[in-house]
Amino acid sequence: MGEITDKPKPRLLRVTSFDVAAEAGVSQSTVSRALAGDPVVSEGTRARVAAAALKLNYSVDENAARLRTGRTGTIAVVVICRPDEDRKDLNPFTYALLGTICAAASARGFETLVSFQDGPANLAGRYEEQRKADGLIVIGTTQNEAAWDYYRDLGQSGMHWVCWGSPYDELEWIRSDNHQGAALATRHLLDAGCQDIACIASLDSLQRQFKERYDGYAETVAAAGQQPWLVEIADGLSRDEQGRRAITALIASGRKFDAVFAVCDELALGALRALAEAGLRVPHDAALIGFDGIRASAQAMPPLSTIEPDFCAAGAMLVDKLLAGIAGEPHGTRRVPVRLVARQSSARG
Amino acid sequence: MGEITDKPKPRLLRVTSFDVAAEAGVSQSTVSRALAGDPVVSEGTRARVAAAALKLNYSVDENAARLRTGRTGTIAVVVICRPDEDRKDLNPFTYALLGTICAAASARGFETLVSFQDGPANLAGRYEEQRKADGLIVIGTTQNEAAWDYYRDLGQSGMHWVCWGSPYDELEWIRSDNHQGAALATRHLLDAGCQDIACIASLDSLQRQFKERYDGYAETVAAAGQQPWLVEIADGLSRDEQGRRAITALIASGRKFDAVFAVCDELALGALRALAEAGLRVPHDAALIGFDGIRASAQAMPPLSTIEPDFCAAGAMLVDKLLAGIAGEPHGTRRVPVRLVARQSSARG
DNA sequence: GCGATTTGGTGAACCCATTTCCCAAGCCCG
DNA sequence: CGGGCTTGGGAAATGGGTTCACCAAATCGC
Repeated sequence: MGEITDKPKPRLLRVTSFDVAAEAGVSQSTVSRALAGDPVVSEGTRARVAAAALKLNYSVDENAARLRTGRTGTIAVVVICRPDEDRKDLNPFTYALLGTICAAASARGFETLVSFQDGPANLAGRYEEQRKADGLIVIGTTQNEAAWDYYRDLGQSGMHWVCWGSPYDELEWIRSDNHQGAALATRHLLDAGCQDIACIASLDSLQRQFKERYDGYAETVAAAGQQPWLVEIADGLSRDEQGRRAITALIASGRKFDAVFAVCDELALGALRALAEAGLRVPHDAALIGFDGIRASAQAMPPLSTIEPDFCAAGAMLVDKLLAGIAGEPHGTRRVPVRLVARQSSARG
Repeated sequence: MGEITDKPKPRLLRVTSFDVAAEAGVSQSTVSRALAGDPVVSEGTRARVAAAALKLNYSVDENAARLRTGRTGTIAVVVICRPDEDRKDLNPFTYALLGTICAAASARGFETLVSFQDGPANLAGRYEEQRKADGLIVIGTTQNEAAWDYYRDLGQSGMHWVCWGSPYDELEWIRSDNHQGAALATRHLLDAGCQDIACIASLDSLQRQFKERYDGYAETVAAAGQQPWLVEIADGLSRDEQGRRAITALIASGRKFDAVFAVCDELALGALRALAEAGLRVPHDAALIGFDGIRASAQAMPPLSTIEPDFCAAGAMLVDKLLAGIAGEPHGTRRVPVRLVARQSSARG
């Protein structure tokens, strides 16, 4: 129990820029500038510093840099999901988007801080994300009007942010080229000889994306001399279940149909099962096409035709728009290009 | 041009703990301790500080705190995916796990820094994540032996990390209770009266999870007096395609079967389609069950029975194990409980 | 009642890269 | 050859919270 508790300098702590400076025979500030690529340092000095840094296995302490500069090199990605929604069970579209956002951010040298939130209210608690991240990307759907109003204020707070889809034009949003995609899908069905195309959708103004897809569909069938036929989805169910019920309602209506355009893949997957259970063969008795290009669409039986947005472009556009906003530059691109993926579910004679 | 250039403090910068201290009439260090919950500060002082902080809309600057303490309050989650793999199109199981990890971390007051990487090699570049995050959770599969060797070294570097699944026992891993789950699935099929149960799997030692599932299956059928029947999957294809080919091979073998246990859901989904295309009705001609509980399994036609790990528990266990490791405490739990989800694909008789 | 502890809190060092501000030396040119 | 510029690099301030060492007042023990 010697009182002589030798404090043997327990920390063989970090190697700092001072160590590198000593090794390279320059001042510490020169190390910083050399590593930052400041053109003021000569090539020779830069090489010496780089060699010293390598030798000492030095890397800048992110935290010190963040403190000094106020920049974090980090983007916060907030996925909005309902409180009752299992984090495991989100719409695969959301996850796919998340993946490409992270990839795009990484490609631009940014880290991504991902969090799942009930709604924007909790964002207030993380307000300090201004210091945790340089900006915010919000994805996932919020069907709550008050929530969207909150978002409107968010921009005022000086925080930079971009969202996926939005009912309000004045926000910084990106979304699929829904009109074009819906037109592609509808024309595809028309080209396959379909005469009576129903559309499973919602006209809820908060579901702007669905509305746009319905409009694209409606215009295209109208141009072909057919009547648009909307089968509106119920509220508050899973997409899958909404799709099933829509088909049930469709069949119950007694009106004859030979094709269905569902405005998202998960609706379509539900529809697919309901059709099968009703004894209708897809595509023989009814062609079917969805929208979103989720992975499961390819694995359905029969494989589901769909309109697939360019996910990589979507992630890149969100990140670029955010970064442009932070840099104070304009960035006009808002529409993610889409393409038709024709599979068996719409392959008619 | 008076030389008395009053420095009007042009920056209305951040409100710092000094401001709060002034407002509350205490020292700056007291503010820090009061907000940190240090028991040495009296209740009255704490209240005054809290009131002042609220009034000034103060929140601690994360970056300064990180620099000082060396702690980041952040967990890095690294998703390993093949270089050619589209970030959009990862196995849904991986995404589900990612979601619950983030949720669990958030519940424990940690942020999650998510990144997608080709393999551990790139982790070296982010070595400094020691300063960007307090620890690392690695998910996603790496079928490369060299990669796993690399992981073995990772722990030596003093970085704390935990992974999902692992071929090596000495690493800090968590995985599903594969043996138990496979036994559940197999018994379920046996209970449904199946006599000839094939198992689509891989015995590759790097795919430890699959091996464990196969073993659970094999023991259970053997105990029931039946011969295990392995249909090994090919290399280098998508799970979906592997499942399809396995069914093709199974049928080509000419041997009669009335049930199939696929060791993961995506294999099962491929199998399901191949069975349908071969004119076999599920479950009438052959029952089918998968493993993993991915969302798409519920949406298949017919809905796919599966063994579902407790995803929330999985996320929580990974986070807790990591945190325990950081704190230097032992943490023995490694197996995520699973449950049988019986759906139509195995509903016989 | 006087030293020994607690209680409540202060001061200042520390974490470490970045970024002015500033000084030399080198170069050009009249 | 001396003033004006450019180039290379050093010294020190900066950012803001955490924590160790210390101290004063208050409470306690006998």
